[in-house]
Amino acid sequence: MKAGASVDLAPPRGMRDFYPHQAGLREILFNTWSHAARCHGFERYDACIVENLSLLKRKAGEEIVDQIYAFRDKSQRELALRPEITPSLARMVCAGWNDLTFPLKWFSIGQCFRYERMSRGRKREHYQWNLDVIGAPGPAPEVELLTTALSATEELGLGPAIRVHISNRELLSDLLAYAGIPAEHHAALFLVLDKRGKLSDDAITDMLVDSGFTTEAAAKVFELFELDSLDAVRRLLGRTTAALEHSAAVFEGLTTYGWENRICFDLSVVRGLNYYTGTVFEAFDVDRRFRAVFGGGRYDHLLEHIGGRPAPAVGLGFGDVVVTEIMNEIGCAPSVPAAADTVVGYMEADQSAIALRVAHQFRRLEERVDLAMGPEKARAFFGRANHTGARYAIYIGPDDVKTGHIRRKDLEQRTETTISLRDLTGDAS
RNA sequence: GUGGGUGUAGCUCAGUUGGUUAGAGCGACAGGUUGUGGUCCUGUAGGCCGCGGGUUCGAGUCCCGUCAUCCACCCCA
Repeated sequence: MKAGASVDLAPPRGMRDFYPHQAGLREILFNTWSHAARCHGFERYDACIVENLSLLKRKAGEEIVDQIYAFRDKSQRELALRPEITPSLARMVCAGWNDLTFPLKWFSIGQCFRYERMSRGRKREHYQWNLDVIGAPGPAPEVELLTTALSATEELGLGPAIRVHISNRELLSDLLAYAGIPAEHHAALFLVLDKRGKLSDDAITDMLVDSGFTTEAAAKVFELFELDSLDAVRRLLGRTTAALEHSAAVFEGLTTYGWENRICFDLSVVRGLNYYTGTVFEAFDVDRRFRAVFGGGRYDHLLEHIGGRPAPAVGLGFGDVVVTEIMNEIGCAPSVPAAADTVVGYMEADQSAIALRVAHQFRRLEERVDLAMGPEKARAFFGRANHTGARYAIYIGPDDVKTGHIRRKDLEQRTETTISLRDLTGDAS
């Protein structure tokens, strides 16, 4: 940088630029998401990125509310960059209720923002694939959502590296009730239990005791986490419950789809958002070296909370940051295609018009063609053509114009094909 | 938020107890017979040594501050 006020060339903290290669990777990821969603019968929707702050504010206790990028516009309206899209979706569904036929299966890919401390896998902005089924009770929505997301991870080459940990908040409530803990304490307990594995069990016991639980009750809570299967839960309870049957049906459906090696029962999954009601799930790399790849759950009361009619709903969010990190880490990142199939260049300015017409013809044949911006020496042209990664190169000199034939070179196989200019452009000149 | 590491060319990094004019590899660009590419050879460009202060005759090097970044905690998506 020369004279003048120096500008910080880095993007703002937590924000990302995408150079062509990175943008290309992102495009492949987005296409994979879209493809998986459409294959499973989801319709695309989109919502505004700037949202009313009041819609996003919920009860305190959720970190997400403290991390909203909020601001006032010039009329003092309180607005925010959306931290997630689910509230906007709920708003759209409530507003459009009479025009919609249920159940809805909708997806979107949108940028979301959160002001927070950064670490690996966490930026202040990311793109998130959202899948939601609204208006369907029962286990089927969970099964469809998860099979859609799993097929996307499979498509990305991540299949065996990912496992979905599935739990159910209602089932956890059943177990806490069995342990003698009154229902009014369950919501607070979820937050504490979510820390298991991050804090020592002793520390969690202290937290529970501080909250008014007896040491015996805390010990009983820990016993619950020894449960590693739905059968173990059933044996402990000595009976079945609605939540237990629901979860069993989710596992059965996913097994029918053939995902039995990609899923596991894990009571420690609770999720940070407090609008989740029943099923909750998070997908992790099997070595647990990264943050969750995707997560979600059932939120049966969100719509009525924002003033709509009650409707059962299940949602899933799948961000671009962690999945990209894992793909880069295990080396299965898809290769970004070259910008062009064919590079067209020419030796002298006299051949520029011919080169332009040749490029035009190939483009009309649906080829992606990069035309030189000026004359180049042969060496420079082929060096550049090779560098672009294009498969074919057409280099036009005065002799080609004279003979009326151009040569199309296959850069990979080092072979040449001769093409008549007349055949190509219908014009011998 | 706590602790630690790292900031030198576009990238990866050297740089001696403080001592002339700041180094390499890769990449970029230009040449190596004015019509043929990845190798090879030569050359060129590219640096406020993160920023600010201090110590010193002298600081990339030592001290303080600050910012950025990474890691581990904390927390969570």
